[in-house]
Amino acid sequence: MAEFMTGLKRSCYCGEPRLSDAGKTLTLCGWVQRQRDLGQLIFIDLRDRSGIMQLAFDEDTDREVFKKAFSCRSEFCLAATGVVRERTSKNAELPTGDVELAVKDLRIFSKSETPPFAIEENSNVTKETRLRYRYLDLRRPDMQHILMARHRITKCAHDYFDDNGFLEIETPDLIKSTPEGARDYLVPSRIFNGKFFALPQSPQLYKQLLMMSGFDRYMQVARCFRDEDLRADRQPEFTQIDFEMSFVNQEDVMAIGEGFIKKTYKEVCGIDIPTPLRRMKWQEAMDRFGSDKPDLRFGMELQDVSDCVRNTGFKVFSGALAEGGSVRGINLKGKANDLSRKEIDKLGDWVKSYGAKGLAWTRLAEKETSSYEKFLTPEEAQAIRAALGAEPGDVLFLVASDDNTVVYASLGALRCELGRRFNLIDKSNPCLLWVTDFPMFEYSKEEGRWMAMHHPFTMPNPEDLDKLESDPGSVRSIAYDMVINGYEAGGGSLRIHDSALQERMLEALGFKPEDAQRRFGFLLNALKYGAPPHGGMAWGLERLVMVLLGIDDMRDTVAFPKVSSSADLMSNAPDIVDEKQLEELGIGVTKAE
RNA sequence: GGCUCGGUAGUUCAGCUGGUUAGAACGCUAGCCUGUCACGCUAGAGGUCGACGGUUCGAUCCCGUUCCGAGUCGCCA
Repeated sequence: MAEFMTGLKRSCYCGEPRLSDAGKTLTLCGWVQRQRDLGQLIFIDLRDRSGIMQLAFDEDTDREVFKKAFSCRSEFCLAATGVVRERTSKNAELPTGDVELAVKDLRIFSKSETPPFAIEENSNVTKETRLRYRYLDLRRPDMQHILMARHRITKCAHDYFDDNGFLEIETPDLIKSTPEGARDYLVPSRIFNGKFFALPQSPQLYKQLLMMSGFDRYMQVARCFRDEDLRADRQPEFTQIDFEMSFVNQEDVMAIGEGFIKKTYKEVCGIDIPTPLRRMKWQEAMDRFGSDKPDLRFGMELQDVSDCVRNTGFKVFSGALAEGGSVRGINLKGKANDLSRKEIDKLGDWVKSYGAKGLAWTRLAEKETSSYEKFLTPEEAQAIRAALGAEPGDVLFLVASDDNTVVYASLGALRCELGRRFNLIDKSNPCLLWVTDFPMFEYSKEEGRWMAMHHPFTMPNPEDLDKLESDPGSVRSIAYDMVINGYEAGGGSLRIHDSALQERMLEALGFKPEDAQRRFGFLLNALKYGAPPHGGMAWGLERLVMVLLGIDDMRDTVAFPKVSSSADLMSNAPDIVDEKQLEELGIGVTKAE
């Protein structure tokens, strides 16, 4: 029979009592971490989100209460009223370890079935089982700490932006689908059968409209949705800390962004982040690290060795160069004896997933071996070694491709993989930087046209405006990403505030004027009524939690996350719905599984 | 959509070359125990080997299909 709170009032959290509280009568509420029955003496560790307090039942305990304590099992939900007393044998592991509660009265609110896994830090259990019983998983102290830290971060955001004159304004979640970029989650309309809302991928257009409405400093902790495949660092629904401001240049936005991250690191991690943050142009990041989100906590930079083999007879290299590509390499210093031929071959297969045709290598062990030097002249081979600063004991890796994006992607990924594998990453200090001067466009082979790298509302660099139509590939944008430890933690841009330029941009992206009007007409029209120069940025909240706490699985930063198929294992969503619901929506399912 | 890995007790896993009564640890149940705190001791219960089909005298094991999970490439303005 369940018992109730009637007449009871919780005195404090379980983790709070100290020796100075000895003699006080307290009522504590929580869950049974563990019951230890010693015969005529029973201990119960009572847990809540603050910690653990030991309850003691002995010869002085009322017999009925003692019997109740005897019946308690893991995860029973209890209230215990009693007197704080000093322990006869203390536990230095617990903050409350000097005291225990000599229980006078015990209420069992709810019994518990045996939980499928132990509710404790580092519980030995698979992610799948944890997610099926997420409500139990969230009782574990490490999960509780993460969600508390997540709260600290959003609290920092609200405080910081409020202090700087920003207003939080909510933008709608049911919006018009704008299928440029990620796939939208669609929501069918009941009133307009056959028509659909979309869930926002970001509040982008609405926050720009708010700028045009004169709310010159806006922020929002915004829910966003993208119907794309998941990764360990990607969820289909997520939260952005989003802001936008008017009458600003790039530096103004970055200064606000730096202020937020500085405050957050200080309050959540106690770490001082020096500002202004380091800046690096996109091209430099690609050339040196093969990534637009470089992890600067270790070296092993890329080197362009194209010039060493400019006139080579080795077709793999000459072919790549002839087509406008490059040959680049990295040097894994001093690990020649730690990497077997077999492992090198596996890395060769691995880079193929990034589009590389193969991985050329030289291992400078006692006996030097190389996959490519035999095809080069001694001068060419030596020039490559010199360019990579090769010394005995090093391993050199080269990738050649007619497509530079393949060279960057495969070597950039290889650099990070080797950095992880050989523990080259200095985890003692976070490494933050801005990556700036992104290209405005990137060419999509799949679509056969130029696509906006950031989004179609990003301000092109005024210096490159004349190349918008003639040479889109060389147009830079006023866009910037905040990169932390190799993660794209946040990003933003100045936006186009001129309707003519916006229309020109959409045309450059291949939108016919009538298509542009149909999709983005409300924005294009708003731009005609006195739009201020504006810009902003947004952080992925989950990414921030990951980098601030050093978590490698984004699901651990979310209370109720989705698995890689986008399903919720706990609630079994998505699920089929009633015929009647579909009928109202005018929807027929043609391909059910 | 592609590739790779995994699914065996409540949980985490082992299970060799196809023949075993399918095991271990923790957990669970019962009994004993007055200072434990991962309490201890004794005894016990617990399995559709993800599902379906095939090969075979015989399948947890081999093959096929499928479901679920993990990582990753594509994708993610």
